[in-house]
Amino acid sequence: MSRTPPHPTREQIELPLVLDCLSDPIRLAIVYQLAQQERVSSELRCGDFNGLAGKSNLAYHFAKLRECGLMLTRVAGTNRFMRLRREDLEARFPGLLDAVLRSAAKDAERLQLLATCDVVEAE
Amino acid sequence: MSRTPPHPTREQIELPLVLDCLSDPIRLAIVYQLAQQERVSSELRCGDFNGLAGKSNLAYHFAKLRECGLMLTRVAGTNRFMRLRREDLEARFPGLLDAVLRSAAKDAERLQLLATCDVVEAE
DNA sequence: TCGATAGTTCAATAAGCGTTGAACATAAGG
DNA sequence: CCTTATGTTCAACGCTTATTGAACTATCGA
Repeated sequence: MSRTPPHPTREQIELPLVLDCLSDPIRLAIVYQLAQQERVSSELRCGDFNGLAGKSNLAYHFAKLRECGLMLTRVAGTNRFMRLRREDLEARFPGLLDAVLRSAAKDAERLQLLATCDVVEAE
Repeated sequence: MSRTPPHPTREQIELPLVLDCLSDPIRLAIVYQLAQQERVSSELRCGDFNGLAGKSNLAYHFAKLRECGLMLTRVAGTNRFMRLRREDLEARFPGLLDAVLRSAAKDAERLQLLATCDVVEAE
């Protein structure tokens, strides 16, 4: 549990995998909250998402988001901090992430993006 | 087989469903070719996509694309013509479809978007 | 050293997805 | 009318996915 888990390189990021990752409501909520938090600290701990699902289920979704190249995981003690790979995504798919985030923001209520959110209140 | 199949209204179009639809390589290729064709006729027949998969498999993907609101099916004799719901998508999720299409265009080869395509040659 | 905390990994389950071929429905053309 | 072409529907299959709880690992603090 000590080392940084594997991430794809920028060039290895694939469009279908990214879109599939973003199509899951829980993962979309994670990405959305990471984007919200960027204005403050740019990083969030796993535990900050406990309202979205159980721990092991979250670990599953975190792995998917990491493996498809959407986010980066940094290990620090017993905590793991994660942030969006904005630059890499912008380089590979210009404008895509922002378009998805704006679309999600428009439907924030419908998508329950802020439900049981321990995070955004800190903003 | 005679009547126009059901389509969601503009407001019923949901972001996760759209992203999930676009995450499938075959459906992404269909959408991409529809977008290419827009410069010419804006519509394509089902049969124009026969290079992408078998007929019944295509019918399955067409239904998904229609039900999620990405495209519109018009019945004309034994043919069915389909086109992208550009205006509706732009109203619901501004910039999203274009961002996906530009991203797909960048990876056209990697995604085999033009392989066995009966269509784009007509352009 | 001992316990508490943070998060992952594993096995099991249930549900959904993509693919296929056969059967079917509809319309056009001779 | 009969045949052909276009496309859908159905049942079946194998595969992937999301979810859960239990077991496990690693780190921090007392």
